[in-house]
This record gives sequence, C-alpha cells and structure tokens, in this order.
Amino acid sequence: MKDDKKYARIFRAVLKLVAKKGLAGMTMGDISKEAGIATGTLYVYFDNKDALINALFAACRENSVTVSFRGYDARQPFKPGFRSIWMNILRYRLQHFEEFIFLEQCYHSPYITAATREKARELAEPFYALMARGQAEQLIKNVEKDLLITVIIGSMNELVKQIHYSGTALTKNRMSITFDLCWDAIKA
Amino acid sequence: MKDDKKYARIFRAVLKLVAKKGLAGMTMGDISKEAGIATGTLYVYFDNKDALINALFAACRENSVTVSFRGYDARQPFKPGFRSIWMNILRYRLQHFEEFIFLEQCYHSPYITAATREKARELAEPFYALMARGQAEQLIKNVEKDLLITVIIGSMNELVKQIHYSGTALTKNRMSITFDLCWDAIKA
DNA sequence: TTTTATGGTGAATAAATATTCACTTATATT
DNA sequence: AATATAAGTGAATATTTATTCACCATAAAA
Repeated sequence: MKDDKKYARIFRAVLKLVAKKGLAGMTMGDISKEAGIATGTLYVYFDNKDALINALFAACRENSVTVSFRGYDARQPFKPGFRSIWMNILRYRLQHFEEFIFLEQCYHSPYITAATREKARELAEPFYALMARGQAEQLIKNVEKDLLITVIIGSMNELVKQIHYSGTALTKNRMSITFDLCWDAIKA
Repeated sequence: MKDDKKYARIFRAVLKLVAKKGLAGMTMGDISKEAGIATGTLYVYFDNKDALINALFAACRENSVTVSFRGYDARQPFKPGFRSIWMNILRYRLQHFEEFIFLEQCYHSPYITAATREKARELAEPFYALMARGQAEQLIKNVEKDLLITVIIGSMNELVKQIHYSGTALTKNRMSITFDLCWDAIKA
C-alpha cells in the first residue's frame, strides 16, 4: 500500500529543489536524495519525471484555490470578503514561496501537459464568480472579468516576488497599502 | 572577426526554442541546429551554455528598457507621458512574446548569475525616476515606489500572458481599459 | 604567393541523468 | 506459520547532452 506520507515527502523535496536549482537543474537523483528514499522508489510512485511534476502541479493548483477561499463567507459584504481572500492568497504565497515559484516555473514549462493546464484553468472559476458578484452589486468596474483578475493576480504575484527577493519584510501596513492600490484599480 | 549577424541568429534561435521547450529542454544541439550553424561554433562565440544565456538575458533586459522610453518626452505632461511608456511596454511584450517568456524563465533560473541579476536591477532606475516625478507633481499616490512599480509591471505581465495564451486579440479598446485600471490604482 | 590568425566544423568524448531490474524487505492474506 | 503481493532498493544500463579538438575554410598581413 503506497504511503501518503511518502508522496508528501517527495513533493516537499521537489518544491525545495525547484526553488534552489530550477525545474531544469533538478535530477531524479536529487529528488530521491532530498526525500531520503531510493531513486527506484520514485518510479514506484510515479511513471517518470514528467508524471511526477504534473501530479505536483495539479496538487499545488488545487491547494492554492482551497486556501484562497478559506474563511470566506458569502453573507458578509463584498469588500471585506474580497479583502480577506486577497490577504489569504498573499499570505499563503509568501509563507509557501517554494510552491509559488514551482507554479510559476511550470507555467511555461514543456513538462506540463495540455490536460494538466486545462484542469488548472477550471479551478479559476470561483474567482470569476466573485467578480460577477462585485459587478452585480455595482461595487467594481463593469469590464471583462479576465482583465480584472489579471490586474489583481498579476500585481499580487509581482508583490510576492519583490518582497521575497528584496528581503524586506512585508508589514501589515504595506500589505494594506498594496490592497488599497488593487482595490482602487477595480472599484467602480 | 566574429559576426554580429551570427550573434543575432544564435539569440533568435534561443528565444524561439525557450518559448517552445523551456530553458530546461533546450540543448546546445537544438540551438546550433535552429541557428543553422555547427555545435562547435557556439563555443567560438560563447564559453558555455551558461555564458550564452547570461549574455542573452542581459541583452534582452537592456533592450526592454530602451524600448520602453522610446518617444518619451519629459516636457509633456505626466499622464500622457506615462501612458505612452505603458503602451510601449505592452505592445513590445506582445509583439516579442518569446523575449518576454525568456526573461520570465530566467527570473528564477540558476543559469542567471548574481552579477547578471544586479545589472538588471540597475536598469530599472528610470522607472523609479518616473514615479518620483509623478509624486512630485502630486498626480500619483505618495507610497513606496516599489509598490507602485510592482502593481504596474505585475498587472501588465499577467495581461501579456493572458492575452497570448487565451488567443484573444488585444484591441485598442481593451488596452485602454486596462491602462485605466492601472492608472486608477496609482493615481493620487 | 606564402604565412598567420581567426572563424567554422561536426564527429568523438566525457559527463550527467533518466530509467530499469534483479533482488530484498515489509505487509497483508490464507 | 506459510504464502502471496506489493513496496523499497541502488547498482547497472541506456540515453541524452555539454564540451572538446583535430582539421578545414577564409581572409588579412607579410
């Protein structure tokens, strides 16, 4: 019986290695060593390197969406609800920077198959629904939802990178300021 | 005498290959074949694969800044000046998507040395100066310039990706809408 | 023209790396 | 306990890939 904990250990090893050496430089040998198992064992759990990476990509994407909406209650007013989701995402990406980098690396990578990409796209559905609600309540601009999401997610991702690489701490204050920039962009 | 046209052909080949196969999957053999030269010739022009990639990275970054400020005249009012720069960048990244992808790939890659990264950072100077001007004229928010640039560049990069991968055309109208989102974010 | 230097070549070499497999160990089933 | 089934191993293999090098082509210098 395959061990869930072993899947987790393999995944953790990959995340660590990708952050350090990039998808490119990470060998199966590296992974097994980092995970503390034999190279052959990787092939018990996954068909090959591609399959391993696709599986991790799917898991990360799914996890990412779950985390975003944690604690979100559709009955509360729109803006504080949106704010809490925004903060959730930002905090999670900063605290799990390796996961964030891995997803970014995968984005253009030939490792990721068309099927995996398609599944990832479907996961974005809740964000479209959120934009629809804001528009229905006339709180945010009535423009294509794609453009709104693009501005929100794009600026957040860049913020995460900037924070991480500059080494400066992201204070509550700076988070709040950046949220306000973002809100001003989309507010009606 | 080494041939400038050959440098250009090698660079063009790399950009094409990275867009297709990622930094990971691109071999020196692929590059020479795509450029129509012998593998050994690559080593006449560059010490090794790392050096090749670093050289191209530096060239792309420099080019990117040059293009951004093309046609910018500091004597015209701030907002139209800023708008023309914003449009310059967006248009260039869409038209040279391969270059954009290459730079993104390099961002976290171990191929890129610390020295190359440092040089790239210095190139961002004109953007800080631009923010300073906008703040001095009290047209844009008086918050950390880093945060402003992050929102501007981050949302634009995401837009470029979204446009490219969704296959939808970016009409003048959609460009204008997105610029307005961006402007609302930063305006005082 | 001869000499020298440099660009160009691609098969050969040396590493690096994914994958396999014969075998061991653990766990479930009878 | 005996047997069957599946997980785990890591050295050996097959493949891929960066890099070299002995040689050819070209063009400038003598």
